Amino acid sequence: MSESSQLTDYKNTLNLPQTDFPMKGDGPRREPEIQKSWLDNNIYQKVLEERKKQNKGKFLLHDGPPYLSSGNIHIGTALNKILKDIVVKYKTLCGFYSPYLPGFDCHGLPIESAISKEQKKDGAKLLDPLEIRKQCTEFVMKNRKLQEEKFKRLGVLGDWEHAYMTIDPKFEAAQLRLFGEMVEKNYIYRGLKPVFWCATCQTALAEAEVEYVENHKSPSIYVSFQVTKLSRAAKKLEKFRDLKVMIWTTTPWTIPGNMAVCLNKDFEYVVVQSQKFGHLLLAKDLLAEFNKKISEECSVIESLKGKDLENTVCKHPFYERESPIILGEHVTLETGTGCVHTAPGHGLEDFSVAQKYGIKVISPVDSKGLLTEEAGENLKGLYAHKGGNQKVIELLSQVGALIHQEDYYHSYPHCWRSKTPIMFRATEQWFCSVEKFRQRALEEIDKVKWIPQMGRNRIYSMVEGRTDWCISRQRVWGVPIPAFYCLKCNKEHLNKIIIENVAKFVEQKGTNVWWEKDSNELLPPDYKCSCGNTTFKKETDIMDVWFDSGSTHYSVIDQREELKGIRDVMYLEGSDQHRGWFQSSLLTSVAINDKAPYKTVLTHGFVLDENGRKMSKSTGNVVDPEKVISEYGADILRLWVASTDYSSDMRIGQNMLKQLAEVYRNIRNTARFILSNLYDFDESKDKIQYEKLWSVDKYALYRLEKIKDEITKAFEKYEFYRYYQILQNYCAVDLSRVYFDIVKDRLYTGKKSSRQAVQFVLKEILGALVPMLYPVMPHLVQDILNHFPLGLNKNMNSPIFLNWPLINTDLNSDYGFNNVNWLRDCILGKIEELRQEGLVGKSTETKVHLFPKNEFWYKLEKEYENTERNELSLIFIVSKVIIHELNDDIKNHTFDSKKIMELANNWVVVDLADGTKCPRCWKYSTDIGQDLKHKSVCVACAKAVEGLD
RNA sequence: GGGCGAUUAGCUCAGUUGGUUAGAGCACACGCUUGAUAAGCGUGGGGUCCCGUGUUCGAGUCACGGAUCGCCCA
Repeated sequence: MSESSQLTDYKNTLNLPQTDFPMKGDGPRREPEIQKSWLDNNIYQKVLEERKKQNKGKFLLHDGPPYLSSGNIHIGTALNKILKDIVVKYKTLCGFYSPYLPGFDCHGLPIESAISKEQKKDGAKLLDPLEIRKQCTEFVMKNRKLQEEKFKRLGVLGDWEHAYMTIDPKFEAAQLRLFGEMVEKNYIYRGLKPVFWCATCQTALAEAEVEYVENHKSPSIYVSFQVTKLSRAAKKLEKFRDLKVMIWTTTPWTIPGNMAVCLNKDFEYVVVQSQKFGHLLLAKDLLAEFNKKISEECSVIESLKGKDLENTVCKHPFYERESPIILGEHVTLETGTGCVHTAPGHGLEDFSVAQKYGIKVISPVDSKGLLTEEAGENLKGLYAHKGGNQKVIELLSQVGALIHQEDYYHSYPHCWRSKTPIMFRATEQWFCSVEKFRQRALEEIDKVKWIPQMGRNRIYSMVEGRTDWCISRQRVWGVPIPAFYCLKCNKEHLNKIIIENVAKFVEQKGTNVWWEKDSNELLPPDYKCSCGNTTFKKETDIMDVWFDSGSTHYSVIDQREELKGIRDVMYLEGSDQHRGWFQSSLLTSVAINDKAPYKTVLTHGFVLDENGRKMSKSTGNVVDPEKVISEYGADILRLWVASTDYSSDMRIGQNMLKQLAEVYRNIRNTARFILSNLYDFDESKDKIQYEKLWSVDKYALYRLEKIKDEITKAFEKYEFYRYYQILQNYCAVDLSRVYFDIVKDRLYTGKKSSRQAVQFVLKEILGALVPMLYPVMPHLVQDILNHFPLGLNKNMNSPIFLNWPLINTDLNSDYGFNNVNWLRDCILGKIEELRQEGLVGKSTETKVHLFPKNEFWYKLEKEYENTERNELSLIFIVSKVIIHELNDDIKNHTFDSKKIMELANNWVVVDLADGTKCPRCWKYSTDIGQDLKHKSVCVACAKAVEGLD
């Protein structure tokens, strides 16, 4: 036999890794196949059925419906869905019956606007409501399909087939019934109130539909109001016959709506003498600024508190109308004069303060933003923000009330749709009186678990300070407010019986019936007004979309058999939903059930670009989830979700993705190493007794328990970034760097029992790793399961059978390995020094002398380096370890000083190994040739080849 | 303008009730290995802990002020 063929022969006696499991995930190509197999095998349903049988508890992650204004999803939506899926998968593995029913939000202004825009392009006439609704429906159905496909591509499992849509007739009927409950409890009323109004869209806007534009230019005016009657406390001002109160405003067009002037009771107000304008009254602290404006140094003559001026009366500058001085907390000293022009029809604070004083609300502006007849002949028909402003300024100037005018740049509310400046306008609207159950809502907030905790304060202060909820929208794409008005006496009719009658129709045919049928068909038979009249007209307003989604606890959870009655309900959305869905859901739920709809609310921050900037099309820094998936695969995107702390804002970019791909590969290769070394392992036959494991094996199992425990804790707290850190560290350090490296020799060259001990540990590790990887990287896990060695548990070839690993608390000792491992690191360092000097390449070219100086180290080392196993040399990956007796002093030996170091209570010498390199195990030994049958290999290899144990 | 939050290495994150020279993984550089091989191992460089002031024997940590970024609101 020639030498080279001998070498080849011995290589054949090694147990080298074997697997088909590819090194690369190739997610973009292979994930869709895996997803198809999940669908084909009906995994979602099967797992649920399994969990139902097991009856270990229920957990519901209730999906907040994404809006269907587009068929594309952005990175924030992807993040949200993935987080939800991670939670659901984790809970499922833990044994919970945890259904996930996705939803879609279908109504609302943006969709209707998109349709209207199309119409405008075509130059067609305005469509009738049913035609608009038909087109909206088509638009929504198309987008739902598109979004659904994209969500599925993220690896999100759920009951997509039965996903809820807010345009489902059953949903709409339930929503109406919920509304009916609120009507029944007297929480719904119709009233005149200023609301955000967009003159372009001709509709009231929700607060969420308003955006503030910086540097908006407005005309800023200082206007004087002649005092006509002084309050008693202000009698000392009687001598100033020409006394005028200075107000300041940036919305001249609201002057016709002026009904009062508001002061702060605590501020100090002064009467000053102006050369040009006579005696003026304003807040003392704003005088300096005012002086600058009118280029004069006005002298202070008199001073008094705001509260002394209450009930003083002024005259409206150009109407024969009184404008009393009132007091309000909202008056500040930031800018202006400290005397606030109050038009209750044009501002919420003005409205509420006016209410207290019983001041009438007028609103001389129509739905198109034009001033009405009520504003007078001069102003009638002018567009408030343009001609209205100009004309008002002109009128003020004519009567001598305009003291100063300039351009003013500030942030001003705009309609999020039309981008035009909005106005406050008092109109007849349907409201939900939050006041009536605010206290209960606040109490419920404190019963909910908010993650992160800060969310509690956020929603609490919002609910605490929120005004009544305006439910009316003057649009057609939505659920109608099922009210009727008597055609004779104009009395409004809205009650539970009417609503139930409408709901029955809606349940069958959807809310289109509201527009299809006339009022007599929709009302209960023979319905009569108290005036005796039997003819009615229908309400034309529809409901705020927040009412749609805010009703899902009732219109979805309570209606679906599979969700009904689950108590452990979690809502999980972006932090903007504190004001949106979390709040609208809370309000409707407290209103009808007197309790919060959720037990836990988890919120996440927003996704920014790599530099922490907001993503926007114009900046060109948008990260498209579809592109990420087509380049890296969904598992990488999911790993990104898990890797970053969602409690504040999260960043994403190419650099991060590249690094995540590296980490993914490392995790994947860890699994691959295990799989490849288990190809011949048969769980049913190769039973291993714990006692047969080596110390390093026991240590590995001990570490595994630690990791399981830490990862479980991280999941329980929903701290997925912790999980990511722990997992990454575990794969890179505990496994790849330490255990795998140490154990390779035993796996490849060792005798059977030694190899099997390692295989047993590897199997345990893989068994725990697979479920722990699953919530975040389900495709990787499926890939692993598909390549499971035949000898492993056959039941584990599908995620259905995965269970979250249990923690074995018996394994709680590190067997002194931490000490040994520390020694290992130091020795590896010393070997590196020798390597730098060119003395060695592989560490097996060395041997190690240990001179323990105390009993502890002596015992520990002896225990590891027991004669049978020579475990220490394998741990250090050197050819030999010689442990000297306790009383053996290093001075009795002659070693090159460069090779000596003192570690803890040991002298350690790293020297070149003796003997020659065994061609089979690559370790250096002096016994090569001693085995008569296998003369070219070391004795240990010879035995291994012969299968001796 | 107001409220809430964030800011530690190129990236993602640790950093206990204040206590030596601020850590980990990844990335990077160099080396080793070629029996996890489009992998693996080792070594190394890398920090004004956002800035300022204060409290303290001592501050990444506590207090106050500010900057930048984000969300919500006006």
